Amino acid sequence: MKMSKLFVQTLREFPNDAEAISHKLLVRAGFIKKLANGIYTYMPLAQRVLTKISNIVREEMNATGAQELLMPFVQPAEVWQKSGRWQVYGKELLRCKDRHDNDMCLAPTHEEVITSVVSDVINSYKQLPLNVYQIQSKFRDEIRPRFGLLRGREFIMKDAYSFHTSQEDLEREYAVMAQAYTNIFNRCGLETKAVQSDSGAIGGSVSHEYMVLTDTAVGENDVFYCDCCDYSANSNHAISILPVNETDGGFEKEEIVDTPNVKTIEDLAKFLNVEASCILKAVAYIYDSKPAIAMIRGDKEIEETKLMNALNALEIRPMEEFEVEEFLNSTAGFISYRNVDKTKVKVVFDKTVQGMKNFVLGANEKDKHIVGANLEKDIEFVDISLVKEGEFCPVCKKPLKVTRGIEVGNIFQLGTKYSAPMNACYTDENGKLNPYIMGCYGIGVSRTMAAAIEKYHDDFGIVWPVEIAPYHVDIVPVDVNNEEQVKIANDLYEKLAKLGIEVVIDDRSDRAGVKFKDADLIGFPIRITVGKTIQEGLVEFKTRKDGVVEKISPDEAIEKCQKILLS
RNA sequence: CGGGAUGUAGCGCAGCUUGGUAGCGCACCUCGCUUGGGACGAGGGGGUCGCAGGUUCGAAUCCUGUCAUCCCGACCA
Repeated sequence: MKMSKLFVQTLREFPNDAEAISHKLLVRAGFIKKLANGIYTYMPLAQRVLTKISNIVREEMNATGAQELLMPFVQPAEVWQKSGRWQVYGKELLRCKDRHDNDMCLAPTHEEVITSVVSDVINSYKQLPLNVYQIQSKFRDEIRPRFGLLRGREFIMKDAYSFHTSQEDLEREYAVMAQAYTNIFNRCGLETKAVQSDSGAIGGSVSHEYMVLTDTAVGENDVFYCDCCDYSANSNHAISILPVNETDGGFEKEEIVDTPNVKTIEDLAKFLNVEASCILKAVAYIYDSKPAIAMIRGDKEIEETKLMNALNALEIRPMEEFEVEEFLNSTAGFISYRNVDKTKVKVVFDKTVQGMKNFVLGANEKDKHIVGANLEKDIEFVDISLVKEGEFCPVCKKPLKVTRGIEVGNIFQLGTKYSAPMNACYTDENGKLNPYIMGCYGIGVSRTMAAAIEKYHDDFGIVWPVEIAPYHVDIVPVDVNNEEQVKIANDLYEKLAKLGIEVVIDDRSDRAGVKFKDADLIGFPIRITVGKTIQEGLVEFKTRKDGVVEKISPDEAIEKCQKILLS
């Protein structure tokens, strides 16, 4: 490819509206162009990267026996009503109507369609198991798209769906997919960690997320992990062993005390001279338009995804102050679970509350708390607390660490979550109908591209891993008016191209500096400069990754390219 | 959903306070010169100033509304 013909525009400055480095570099190096918030055109350079990632995905998926297909992007409401998700999927599902006024939507995921298709085709246990996948655009109308391709509204995803006759067979396939995912990301040059996670809107029981761990902090997930064993989990799913804290307030009898203007746990602990862990904290929420109170030990915080699951809710938010008065007849800062009508207000107790004695509790009245309170019998405890760094690994009891992660893939064991409501069944050996046992497996292809940049860049631009670089080699003739330089450069270009190496020749009449800056910005793994030293029969060979420069003959340069690109 | 900021040429910005011919840098086109880390000179093309109302003889500028974008927050009592 001639640089002068490449459909790309690099910018001298970073765009003003980008925050994440991958977003800044993708725009500045001319890989993407924004059309609307969270919606981008993939320019030819980006498309080449996406194609390479997709091909790696295809090879590894095909190697497991999975088959590629392609499903509709615009879907009728009907299938979503069948699974029940038309009602429960929030505003992320972009809905619209066709000319006949039928409800339609843009696909955010494809469980419904694939379940429907498979149930038409697969009737017998003899045809199972089955794993099918596609690589395609998805649309999710995110509440806050940001970070360029890391959280766009339209994005490219590989989604696979497997169908089984037993949980054991699903687990076997799950392990196969886990290995395939590790292979895929390794081949993309990305080290990932498979962490336990909540299964979110997709549903199901067991799930893992593949995280690229990064220090650049645009990862939107907190990952807790243990150095001593392989335990790791998303914060929405992590559990821990707490350090031994005092949970006995030491008060001899239960009584109401004045706590004027003491609203926070910290102030209250100081005021009453007790540990925060001896205070029973009440946090009021609205879930699906109904009130709830989450009770948790004073030194711990609520993990809202866990709470959402405990409430079996679709969405939750903390109560406004006026709602505390309205629903709980109480005052923010002094809420007690004891005074609410439990037929109207759902009360959830966190596991950390278990074992608390003689604790401090809101008195449901402004400026008053109860001290020396104790729990009633028959209380059910659920884990709704957020793990903190330094708490201990649930497996090996060593301190947990936390880091940020970019989720590039996930795998779920769905079970019959979709097949049962959609009545998607096969006939077993005994002639009996059973719903398929399902799994699903996603990879964010466009996000993987962005994650690679987050991981591999420097002050000058992108540093692509060879496997997913848009091109391998950039040949720069320094002076395009110098016949010898141009001849050698063209010759190199032809020879490299003939060897199947993906090569760009920067034939633009710009000064060398311009070409070097663009080469670094775009991130070609190898740059071959043909300049003055050609009089001595030498070209300059430079690798983007380590910046090492060598002066070698054109033939040696060709050999070196082969060596680097094949290894 | 709440708060803050910003919308002026493909990109980055000035002009707005104090209303009066819409500017600068980069990019683009022509010519010259230059060619190892984003040169230089001369000339040139490109903008309904986000959109809609209003005030005014006159609005990028003042007022109202609206839309969009970015950032922060979304109550842990």
